[in-house]
Amino acid sequence: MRAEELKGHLDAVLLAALEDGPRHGYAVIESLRQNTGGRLDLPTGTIYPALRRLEQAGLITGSWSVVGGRRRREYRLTAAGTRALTGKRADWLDFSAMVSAALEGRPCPSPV
Amino acid sequence: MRAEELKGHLDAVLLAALEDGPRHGYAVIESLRQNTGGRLDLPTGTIYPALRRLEQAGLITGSWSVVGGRRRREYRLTAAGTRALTGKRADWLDFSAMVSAALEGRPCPSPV
DNA sequence: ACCTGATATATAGCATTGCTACTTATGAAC
DNA sequence: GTTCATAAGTAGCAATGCTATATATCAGGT
Repeated sequence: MRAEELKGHLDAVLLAALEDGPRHGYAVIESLRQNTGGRLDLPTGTIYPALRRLEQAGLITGSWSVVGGRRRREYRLTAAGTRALTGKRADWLDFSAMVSAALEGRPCPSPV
Repeated sequence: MRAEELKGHLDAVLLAALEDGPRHGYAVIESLRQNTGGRLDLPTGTIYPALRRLEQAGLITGSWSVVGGRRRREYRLTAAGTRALTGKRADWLDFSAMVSAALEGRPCPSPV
């Protein structure tokens, strides 16, 4: 995948990955890789800073734990994060319809 | 629309806007605004530098003309631009399927 | 003992990219 | 003569994801 394509949509993807339940960064990477047949294989240098950003924004909360001798930081959605995810999902539908329309040269269906 | 959402997809949208025939920057803005019911209203500070980038990349060629006393720079797709557009359309389909899958928490359909 | 690979997190610095704000200029309308 | 639509441009900014690198633990093989 081209690098810049994900820009502006990573947060939504990460929030969605945490929707089923709390996960730590490494598990998020694995989960995304699995669900996309290996096509979305995000580097750690992308994931960890992004999760920190989301935490600082109050959309997720993290807590340390140790499993099998290795420390983990497990993140879960906050109420604000759940709301943000709902909004971002709507944004995505709107946005993707718009780009699809633009690429196909037909007028864009108005939202809702 | 959130500002960062378009990142990485503007080029494809612009190339597509030039597919029907040559257009100048201002007309591209108008055209996109019309086709999206006003939702994609790109500022000139976005369009003009982007068209220059595409020209420098050899995907479009521009030529000056004067219409009604006002100078225009009219752009048309090159052969490379047409090829690039085909590729970018495929990229978009792949990418949007992936993000949609990620946001809906279901596994991603493999491409083709 | 040693090495490799998977697990797990982190950061500095970079490159790209679209936007804001501003400038310049013409023609039409009032 | 002022305002608005048309038309193009630039400087500088902010955001964001990536590369490269570092640290550390544990399992498995030799």
